[in-house]
Amino acid sequence: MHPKHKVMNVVINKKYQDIFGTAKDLFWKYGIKRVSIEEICKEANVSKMTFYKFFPNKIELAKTIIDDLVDSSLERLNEIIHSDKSFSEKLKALFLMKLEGMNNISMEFIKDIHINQGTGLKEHMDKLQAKAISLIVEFYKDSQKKGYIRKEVKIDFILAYSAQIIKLMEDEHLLSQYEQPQDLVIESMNLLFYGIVTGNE
Amino acid sequence: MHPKHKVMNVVINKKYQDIFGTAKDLFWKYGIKRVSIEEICKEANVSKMTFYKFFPNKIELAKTIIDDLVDSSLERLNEIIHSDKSFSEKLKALFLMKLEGMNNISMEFIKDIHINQGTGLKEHMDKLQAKAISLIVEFYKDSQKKGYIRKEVKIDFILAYSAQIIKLMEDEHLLSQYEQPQDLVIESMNLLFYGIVTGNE
DNA sequence: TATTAACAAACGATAATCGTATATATTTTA
DNA sequence: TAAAATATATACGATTATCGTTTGTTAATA
Repeated sequence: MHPKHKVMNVVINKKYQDIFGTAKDLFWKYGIKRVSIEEICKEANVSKMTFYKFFPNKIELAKTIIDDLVDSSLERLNEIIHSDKSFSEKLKALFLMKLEGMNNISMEFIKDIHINQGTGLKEHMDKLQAKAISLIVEFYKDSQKKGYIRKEVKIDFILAYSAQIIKLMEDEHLLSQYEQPQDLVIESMNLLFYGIVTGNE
Repeated sequence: MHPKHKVMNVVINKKYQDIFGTAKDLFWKYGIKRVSIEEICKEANVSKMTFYKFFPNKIELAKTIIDDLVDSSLERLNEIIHSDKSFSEKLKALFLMKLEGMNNISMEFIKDIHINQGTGLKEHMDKLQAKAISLIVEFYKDSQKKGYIRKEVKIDFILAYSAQIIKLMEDEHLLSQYEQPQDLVIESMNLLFYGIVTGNE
């Protein structure tokens, strides 16, 4: 038996997946601190012993779940950046991804990540977040070099700018002015495009 | 000072409202058992002493909140029944009210009400629920007497029948068959109308 | 001044949760 | 089948959270 089989078993293991899945669901709804290990086990039909076979404690389980969430986000990010789409199409895709990424990690989850200080949870999250940002920065720099973005524009400005626009989406009053939420998305996107792109691609 | 002033003060009191409001929000999201008294106080910017001035414990606070939720439901129910709308319009309004009533008390809240056995929470809820049902039953009986509902139809059947139809709305697969969720609502409503009404009103 | 209301801090009592240990059942493997 | 590995239920002591109360203080009000 290769040791690799052992590793495979841990990841693919049914019980592991049960714990992982139900914990993800519960953390999603209630945050980390409101969910107990015993509750996770009961909900996943798994004994507490089995839990401690896979995870040393609740925080490490949370880290693993966050890893998974962020990993799949990074994967999609890479897919978009290295696709054969045009620049503005990529920009649009990145924009939409960030938009729906708001739902990708629930508010309760986020809150608890910041509350649980001293556990290294926030630092862990920040490290992963940094990867995503550097990926996007590289993409913008490359796009600027290729002439898709005006030379004078600072990359940091684009980041801050698009972050602000994303925040617009949370404005209930503004949202109510549009027949469909997508109309606001389109309007914001147009603003982003005609604001920073040169037109030649 | 009349004793009435005292009573008024308790209900209108700012602190009371703060506790009541934040507790309602928290119970809504997380259910009763996941929320602590101390958390409510902290969130409402109120000392624990003030809490116990108004409520003996968490369960009684929950009961008060449930009372408020159900009271406003009963009020709307009465408004609909005693309005000058036509029978089918009333039926439609009752149907829609029950439908959105699903959101009126959150799942987490409901769950905890049933879990907290021995606290009288469920019994309290059931008693209030019974009022609503008797109101609706009276409305149906009256409507049958007036000839809006066929004589052979049993009232209990109508109740069970409409409950079943409401449950249809929870069927994700069925819901996906319609372009808009409202289309399923309309279809269900038509079925209800042409199934039990006589046509003359 | 006396009274009232609200507060923070601390308290003991109780209950929940954690992480571990043990003994039993089930499944895998030799 | 027998031995070994794995999963489970249960129970345990230790820790932590929560409850409801008590105490002493502050600020506003009558």
